[in-house]
This record gives sequence, structure tokens and C-alpha cells, in this order.
Amino acid sequence: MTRTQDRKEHWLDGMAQHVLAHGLNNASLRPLAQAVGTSDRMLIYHFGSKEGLIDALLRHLAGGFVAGLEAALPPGRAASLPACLAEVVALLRNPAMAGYARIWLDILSAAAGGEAAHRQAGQDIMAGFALWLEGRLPEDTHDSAATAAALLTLLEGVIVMDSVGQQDMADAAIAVIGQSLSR
Amino acid sequence: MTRTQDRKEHWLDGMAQHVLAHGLNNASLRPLAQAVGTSDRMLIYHFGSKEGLIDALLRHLAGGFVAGLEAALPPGRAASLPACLAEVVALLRNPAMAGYARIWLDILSAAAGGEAAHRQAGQDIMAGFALWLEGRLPEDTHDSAATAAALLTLLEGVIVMDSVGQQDMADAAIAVIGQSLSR
DNA sequence: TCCCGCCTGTAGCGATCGCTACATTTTTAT
DNA sequence: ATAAAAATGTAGCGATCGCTACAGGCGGGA
Repeated sequence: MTRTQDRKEHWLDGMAQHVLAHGLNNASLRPLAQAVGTSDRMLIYHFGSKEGLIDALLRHLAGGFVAGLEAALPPGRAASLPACLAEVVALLRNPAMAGYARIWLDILSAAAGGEAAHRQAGQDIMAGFALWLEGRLPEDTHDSAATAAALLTLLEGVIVMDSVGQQDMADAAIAVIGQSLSR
Repeated sequence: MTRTQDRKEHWLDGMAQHVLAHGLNNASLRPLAQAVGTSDRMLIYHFGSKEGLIDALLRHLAGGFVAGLEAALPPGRAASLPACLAEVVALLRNPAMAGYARIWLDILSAAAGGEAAHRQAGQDIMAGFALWLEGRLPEDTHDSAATAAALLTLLEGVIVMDSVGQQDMADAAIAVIGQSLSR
């Protein structure tokens, strides 16, 4: 039955939209079901349990995020490290990506609380993000894996700073470290 | 009545221990009350509402965290930026501080979800952390505020990486950026 | 046709949530 | 000593949670 598979995929799209707007950790079955025009009864039936549903949804979100990155900024080398940093920061701060920042912190919170599925999803997202970023570094980058890890770690810090309204600190960090790395 | 104030403070200590062990976002009144030997009824009576209780608890946790920093690493200048970075990373990765990493991500998650109290607490914690860090930078640091912001943003990224099991990326970032900043 | 297995709607279970009504005890002020 | 006020225990409300029992609809193979 590809019929039911298609519908599950469609459900996952709709539920992803719902958690992007309303958060992931507080999501409950009935609102999720209503968002995609079905019932909690059906979600449990087709996903086995809420845990199974969240597993599937996390995978869907992880794939969607990395795909969204590649769609927003197609492959191409940046002119310099600060330029690379600036364009990715601008992308992450774009309102279209703001929903992801929110559920990203939900995922981290659950992962820190011991939820294995969230931890795995976070790990996968970071790995995909790192790979994508590595492909955007200037061509003359020496150790591109370590450089991508460095930029990515800094970017995560920027997301954290932004989330509590400390954009100033994030901007200072981008300026200081970007300039330092380009020398 | 300093009597009831003392007890509220004692309650906050106990509840802080409880959320450090069991998480902040999923905490509910009855377990919190049981952890300090009282009832949900009493918590509501003395704090007004759960929101009031969380407000007080967030302030308590923020103060406790910054005080814990100062107790763990008393004021003193680091020999170099990489050394400063290394000692603070070691401190944050210390098991004694691991509970704070967990609820820190809970606070960020709630802040990103629009909870004003959590956002404010996060902002205060970051500001206190930055001030403390600024006092530990090497004496010859030029723009110490910006440098502290840079290290702090990087540290936040390290916490994120660690929380999803990407310590390798965090270590790479520390090495690359630490070395770069010291040049 | 009949039946069987997949799907789905209805209704509700037991647990937990934040919070409150009510009665009572304990403390404080006069 | 007595009245007012503050503090506390008991019990439960209404809402929501994940999940399930039950009954039926609905399709294709015998």
C-alpha cells in the first residue's frame, strides 16, 4: 500500500508545520491530529505510539532542515571565511528559518534530558549541517572538517545567544572570531 | 516574617536540586512539593501560581549558577586565551555542572517558545557569565568585552555539541578558534 | 455470496495537570 | 483573652494526557 505511505508522508508534512509553529516538546496527539485532519486514534494506529510518531517526525524534520539549507543556499564556495559565516548567519536568522531554531532548542532540551531519539536526530542534523557547510568553505581552506566544526559550533552559540535576546554578544563573537580566523 | 522567607528560600534550594536532577520544563507541582516535604497546595499559596514559582526558581537558579562559577574558579587571570578557554570548558563539562547544562537547555527551549521569564533568566545568566569570564581573561586582552562575548558564544556552542554527542566537533572548534584567537 | 482482515469513528479509561472551596489550626494583634 | 489574620490539610474540580475497547465499514479472495 503506497496509498497509506503517501498519506503518512503527508501527515508528517502537516505535523512538521504544526510543530514549527507551536513547538515540539509540548505537542500532544489531539492537536497534531487536528492539524492534519485526522484523529489521535489514527495517529496511534499508524505510528504505534506517540514515541513512534515523534521518531518519524524527528527524521522528517532532520531531512527537511538539511534539504532546506541546500535549497536556500545552493552549493558554492564562499569568498572568505567571514563572508561564509555572514551568509550562513543571515540564513539562520531569516524569519523563514526561525521556526527551526525554536524546535532545534526543543530537540536539544529533550536530548539533554536523555531522550535517545532526540539525541540521535540532533546528531544527524549536526552531521548533515557540517557536511553542507564544509562544501561552502573557501576553496583554500586547510583543514576543512575542523574549520566547518569550528564555524558550526560558533553558529550554535549564535542561535543560543539570539534565543535569549543577546544578539549583541553573538554579533561581537562573529566579528571577533570571523576576523581572527581569516588572518 | 523572616520565618516564612527562610522557608521559601529553603524550598527553592530543594526545588533547584530537584529540577537539576529531573529537568525544568516537565516539572510539576506535586513532585516539586514532595521533593521539599510540602504539598502543591502550599506552593500555590506561597508563590501565587506555578508561574510565580517558576519565576522565583529561575532567579534562584540564575544566582546559584553564577555563584557556582565564582566558587569553582575564583577570580584570577588566565595565562592565555586558549588556557582560559580550556579551563572554562573543563569546568562546564565537570559532572558537578552537568545538571546545569540540562536545565540551561530547558530554559533556552522555553525562551525560544516565548516564555518571557525564561528569556529574562537566560539573558541574566548570560550577562553574569560574561562578566565573570571577562575577569578571567589574560591581562593583555585588548577588547575584553568583545573577547568575552566571543568565548561565551563559542562555549554555548560547545554545550550544544556536547548535548547531542558531538563532542568531537566541539573539541575541534575549541582547538581551531583557541589557536586562532591567541595569534 | 460470504467471510476475513485492514481501517476508522465513538466513547471512554485511568492518570496527571494547575488550581480551588472549605474547614481547621496556628499565629498575631489588641 | 479574644478577635482577626495567616497558614495548612483534605478533597476534589475540570481539563488534558496517551492510549484502548468496542463496534462497525469496506475491500478483495474463497
